[in-house]
Amino acid sequence: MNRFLSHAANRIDAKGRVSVPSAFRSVLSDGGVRELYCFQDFVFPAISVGGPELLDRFEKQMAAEDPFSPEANEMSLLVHGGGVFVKLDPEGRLMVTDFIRDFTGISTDVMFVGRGDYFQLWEPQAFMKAQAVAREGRKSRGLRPD
Amino acid sequence: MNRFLSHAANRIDAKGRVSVPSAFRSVLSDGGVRELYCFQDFVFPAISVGGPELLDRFEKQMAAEDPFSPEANEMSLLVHGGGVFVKLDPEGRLMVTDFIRDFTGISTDVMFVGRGDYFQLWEPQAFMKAQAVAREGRKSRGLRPD
DNA sequence: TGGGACCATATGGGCGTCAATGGGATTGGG
DNA sequence: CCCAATCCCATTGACGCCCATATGGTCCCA
Repeated sequence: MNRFLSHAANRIDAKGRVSVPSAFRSVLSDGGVRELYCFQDFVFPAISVGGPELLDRFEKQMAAEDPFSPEANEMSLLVHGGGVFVKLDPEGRLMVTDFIRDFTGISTDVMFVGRGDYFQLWEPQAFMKAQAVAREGRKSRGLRPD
Repeated sequence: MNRFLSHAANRIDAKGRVSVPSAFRSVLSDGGVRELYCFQDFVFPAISVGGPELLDRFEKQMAAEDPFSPEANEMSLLVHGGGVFVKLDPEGRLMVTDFIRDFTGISTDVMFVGRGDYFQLWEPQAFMKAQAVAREGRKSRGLRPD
């Protein structure tokens, strides 16, 4: 398992720290990643987190659009200018800063959500709701495992 | 027999574990599967369970779309973030987590339902009812067993 | 054909390990 | 000099692994 999959909720302690789930930590260490890059998601109230190579992914996405379009301009502002670096402590915890809290609504618990080659931080209730909405949309469009 | 067929109900023990029916376990071991991928069904209040190849199937659907489209983003949220991995213990039991209980309504017993190349976890009463409804629907449309 | 031994599955519980969490100590920067 | 971020260590509680028991069905043999 070398990708970020599934989801898990952990509690923030009195110092504002939260444990990254063990499964996600092993993906990171397999990739030799110790410093994480975070920025705001474009559509959801969530913070996206990954190694520095995560920048490449979104630069590709920007390259796919007209580089001078307002959308690409906005993305660059968010990705290049809006990101922050986060370090893990020896136990694999990260600090939940106001940057994270304000954008996501997180207060006491954090939902870690795998997205394949990166993961996200959500307010748990917000994640559940967004997922339910997405599932409803899929139901009407007929997504099946077969 | 290399597919998941028929149905069977088992009880959850005091630790929240339930035995996967022997017939399903042999299908799994024939495929060399020990870690299972689970996700919420898009139509019924049931959890679908299968090997990791179920995930591959979803990802093929995603690959067919524009990887940066809102639809692909939504689908990644469901497939990457919404799925859960569960392990079987040496006796072939799995933990019935809140993820499973909340979505299905399962409390004390689990109905295992074969669906061909995967199987599902249902609250027993809900399964009986859904089956009856499906049967009625076909009858009223004048369909014959085929 | 009936009884009994045998076998496989389902179920119950003890125990060790590891991840998640909490709190004290230390260090470095403002 | 103080505050806060970081490190280190202790606790606990969940989960995985092991072995024991129950239960029901099948097969064999009298």
